[in-house]
Amino acid sequence: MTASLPPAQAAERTGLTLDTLRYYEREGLIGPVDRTSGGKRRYSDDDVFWIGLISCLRDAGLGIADLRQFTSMLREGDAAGDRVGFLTRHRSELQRRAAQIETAISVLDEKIAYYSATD
Amino acid sequence: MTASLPPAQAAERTGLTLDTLRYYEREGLIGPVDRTSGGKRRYSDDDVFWIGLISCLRDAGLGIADLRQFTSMLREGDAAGDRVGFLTRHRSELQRRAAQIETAISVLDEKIAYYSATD
DNA sequence: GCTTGACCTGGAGCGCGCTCCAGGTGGCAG
DNA sequence: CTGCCACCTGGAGCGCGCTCCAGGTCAAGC
Repeated sequence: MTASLPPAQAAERTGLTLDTLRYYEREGLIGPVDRTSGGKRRYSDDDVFWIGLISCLRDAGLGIADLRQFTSMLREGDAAGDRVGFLTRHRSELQRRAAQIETAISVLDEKIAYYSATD
Repeated sequence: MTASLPPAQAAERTGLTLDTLRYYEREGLIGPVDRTSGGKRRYSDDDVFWIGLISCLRDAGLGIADLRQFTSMLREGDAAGDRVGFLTRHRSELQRRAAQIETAISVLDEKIAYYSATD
């Protein structure tokens, strides 16, 4: 039962809006989605899964251009450049950000401790 | 020797540009900076320290409006609203983000493992 | 006094990532 | 056939966070 969803349902499952789905497709983050004979999109399970990945990476702060590259590198199954290098670079970028957030959390913790005592 | 830095040095120490420093001041993330009789800014040690905090929270992804509120709440020494609540809310927001980044990192790790094996 | 360079202001411009809109088509229910 | 609603397209608009610019002032060095 490999489903094939109309746009509204794809939007619901992925948590993105119709506009965002179309935008991502235009920008090449999502491979061209199949169409019915009438020209309407039908999202395959694979599409939905891929959108999940993209959306997860997007939430982590990767930019559209990065994700386009991610998509094209992982989709062109072959002579793609240094995929592992590419992925590894982004991994460390994300770690850097996680560390920044940790620092910020400890700043907040300090303030919280201060005001918890005095308020 | 409490220093009082001209803009260029404040920029250098904080890692922000002159434009950004002025922008933050206009937006109220930084209290009004002292001026010389001639109208030029002089950043105090306190200013620089505060800018460090702001910049750290900014790097973690907090928005300008949040930081303005942060500034005004922590500066108005008194009848400020629920400071601890405010700080705690932002703390959990940051934790949510850190978690999203962790998720994304594990997605990347999976891909890295896959392509490390096949490339 | 003159030059020079750091600084000032207000406001325009920009890149990103959507988001919205107008005007039109597909296809099912009645 | 007629509504109607989901969907289509291309393009404009928007909020955010800067960034850049024009035109002017201050003050140190010559």
